[in-house]
Amino acid sequence: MTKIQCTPDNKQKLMAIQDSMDVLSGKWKISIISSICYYNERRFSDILNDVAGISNKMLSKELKELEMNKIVNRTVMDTQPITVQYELTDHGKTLQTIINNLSEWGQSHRNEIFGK
Amino acid sequence: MTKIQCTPDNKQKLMAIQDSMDVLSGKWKISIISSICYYNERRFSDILNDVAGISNKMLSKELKELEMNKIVNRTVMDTQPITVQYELTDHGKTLQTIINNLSEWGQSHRNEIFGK
DNA sequence: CAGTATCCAAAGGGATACTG
DNA sequence: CAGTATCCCTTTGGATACTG
Repeated sequence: MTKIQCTPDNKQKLMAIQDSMDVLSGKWKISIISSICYYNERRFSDILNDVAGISNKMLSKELKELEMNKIVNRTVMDTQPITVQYELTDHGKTLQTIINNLSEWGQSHRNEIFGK
Repeated sequence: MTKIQCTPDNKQKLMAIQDSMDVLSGKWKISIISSICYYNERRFSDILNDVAGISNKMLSKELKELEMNKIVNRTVMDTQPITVQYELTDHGKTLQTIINNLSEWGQSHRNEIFGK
């Protein structure tokens, strides 16, 4: 069997991994990001519908954190009543690779656990 | 600006992403996986030292979950007193790509938030 | 519409002590 | 050494109601 490649600077990498997980590991974060990504821009109430089971309180809190981390942009639209658009920042869009990898791994994991 | 690539089957992908996150998003999971990966095989008390701040209760619980998900193998060594070796399964090793991506993204994220 | 505020039950998780 | 068991405080997050 091939020995897994583990370079000596893994401990520094570990910190970076934790930084990523701090941003992404919330219960709904990835779902919210994917919802916005899917529609390119998305309103609060629409995300509320996209993400099954989330409450407005949670969505509000998670969006705030994503905004602080510069993953999403929040834009108040001048409508009556007001609506709010969310979209991914350029930085947020760099998550695409990870999202795709997580998606692929999730499928192979499902096969591994439940048999193919 | 380039329009982000979002294929119509994103909703199915979303489920797979959630499957991944269910396995990986625990507070210490990635750190534990990385610790075992770094040393190729690792004993309970060593991981306890590697992962700063974790308690034996949490480590025990997280390792059990990782074992259930076939990410790690647990081997009781015939020593006195007994020791227990943990190592990544072949399936666990397929997480390498994601771990590397998370590490890279975490660094670029740090630059994004705190300036480079 | 897009949140905020409050209440409260359930889960998370640290500290400590104990066991084979 | 490798856990388990218990105590108990803290955090999480759903339900509901309210505001600009």
